[in-house]
Amino acid sequence: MTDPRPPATARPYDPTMPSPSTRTNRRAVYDELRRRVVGLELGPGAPLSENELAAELGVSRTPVREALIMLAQDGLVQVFPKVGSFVSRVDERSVADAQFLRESVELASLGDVPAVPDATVVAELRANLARQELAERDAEEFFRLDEQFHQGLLRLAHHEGTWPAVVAAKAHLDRARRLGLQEHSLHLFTDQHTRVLDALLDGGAEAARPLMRAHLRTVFDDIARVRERSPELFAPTAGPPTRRNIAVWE
Amino acid sequence: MTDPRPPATARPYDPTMPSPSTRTNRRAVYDELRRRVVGLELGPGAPLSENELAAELGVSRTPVREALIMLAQDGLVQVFPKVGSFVSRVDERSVADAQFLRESVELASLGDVPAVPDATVVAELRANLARQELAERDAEEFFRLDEQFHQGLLRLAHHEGTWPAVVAAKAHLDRARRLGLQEHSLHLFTDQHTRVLDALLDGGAEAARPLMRAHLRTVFDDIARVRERSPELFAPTAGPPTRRNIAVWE
DNA sequence: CGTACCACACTTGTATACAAGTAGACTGCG
DNA sequence: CGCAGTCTACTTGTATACAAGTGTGGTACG
Repeated sequence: MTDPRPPATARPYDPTMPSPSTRTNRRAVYDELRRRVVGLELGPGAPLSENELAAELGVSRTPVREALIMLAQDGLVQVFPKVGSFVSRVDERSVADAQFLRESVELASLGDVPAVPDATVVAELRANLARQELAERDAEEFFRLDEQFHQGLLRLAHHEGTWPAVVAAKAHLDRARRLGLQEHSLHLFTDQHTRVLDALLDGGAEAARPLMRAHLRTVFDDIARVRERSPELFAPTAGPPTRRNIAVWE
Repeated sequence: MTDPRPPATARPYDPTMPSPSTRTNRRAVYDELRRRVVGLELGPGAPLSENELAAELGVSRTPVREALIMLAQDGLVQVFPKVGSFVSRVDERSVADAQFLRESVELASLGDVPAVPDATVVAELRANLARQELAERDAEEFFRLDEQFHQGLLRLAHHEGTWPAVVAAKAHLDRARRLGLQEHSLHLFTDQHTRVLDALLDGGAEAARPLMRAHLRTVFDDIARVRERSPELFAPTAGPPTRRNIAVWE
């Protein structure tokens, strides 16, 4: 039959983790491309040729192709069969949806922070805030710290497991946010972060929630401003972009 | 705007649909396998051989493999390199996280339902409830209607765009829920749905929120009960299952 | 000069061959 | 009988060849 009985041999399962630790080329390509897309090194609408990427990264089409499929599932890449693959444009709907989802989860999470939070995590958050003040010149570093900070807040509520889902959903938000980071002095965000944490530890979720909401809305409003300035990044078009010029002869 | 596609399978998410619906083998395999996994036709821990699936579905390994990669990104499949691919087990953490995310989004969404909701959507919800009462014997049909109902509530708040994210995140929850659907008479759920909608339209979000929370918690508690009864489905996470017996000679 | 058409280069989709690794099954030895 | 070592069938990862389709640019024609 199609469902044979497992062997009678009792198996004391080996704690050596096979899957998460093995680094395949597919994974490496996925990480690299995702880094480029989220970091805007590859802007919205940029063409992604499987052959070009394979040649550049020194692998065959297979891992590149599979990485693109993964990115497409994340919503970061659009694949048009027989036409081409392109970095997704940031459309207003996706950004608003991501914003709503993030706001819902993070605000609800505040309500589940215990009265006496984990001192270790609180210390990490404090240290993070200190580094945020030092990183006001380095947007990349600040962006990383910002992610860690919000993830730490989820951890305080023991809801860190939802972080990956939030990250995946807010992929479009991240890109737009990165565009908007230059709008404000980064100090404003550090300030907002500090106030949220202080309010949370002092007055609980009720005190922190409006501050957090205002903080998240600041980010969202930034995106609207960016959209007015650079509308080409926010896809109004349904179809794929026009094909780039063919390769030159040498 | 009615959906012309047959409602046979509620497609979770399709970021690549702006152009004419190109139906690739990869997509067909993905839909079929997802249907089997979510419908528990392929139970948690079941082995998935790329070669076997390719032979059964009449395609080569490539589309099967790519579909498995997509399912792995959804968290429905685990791929252990050089060992095998298996249907993910339902672990307690994932279920709790999915529950929290779903609860956060759906409860927050209630607050954004306008004072005068879209009459068309309300009518659809009413019709859906009527069909729920008729489908008390058919768990499959009821499950489909249940999804449509919750999606409709999100649509009332103009947050339907978050539904795909919720669906993806609660994949584990769905499977566990399907196991637990036999716990209660389905009439209980229909009743809860009706009360939520009535309260929402009558007393607004404040009235509906506690009812919705109670409803979602009912589902969650069911899962805990199923876990006690069938712990083998809620796996010990780490290692891959033992390899099944090799193919028999004929 | 405008337009219709056609060929070509490039794209992704699919099939297939080979590579690397795992773990159960088997055999030989003590 | 027990155990260790090897064998072997199976797994997924990667590379590559071919198939099918699309849009652009050049070309011939009206």
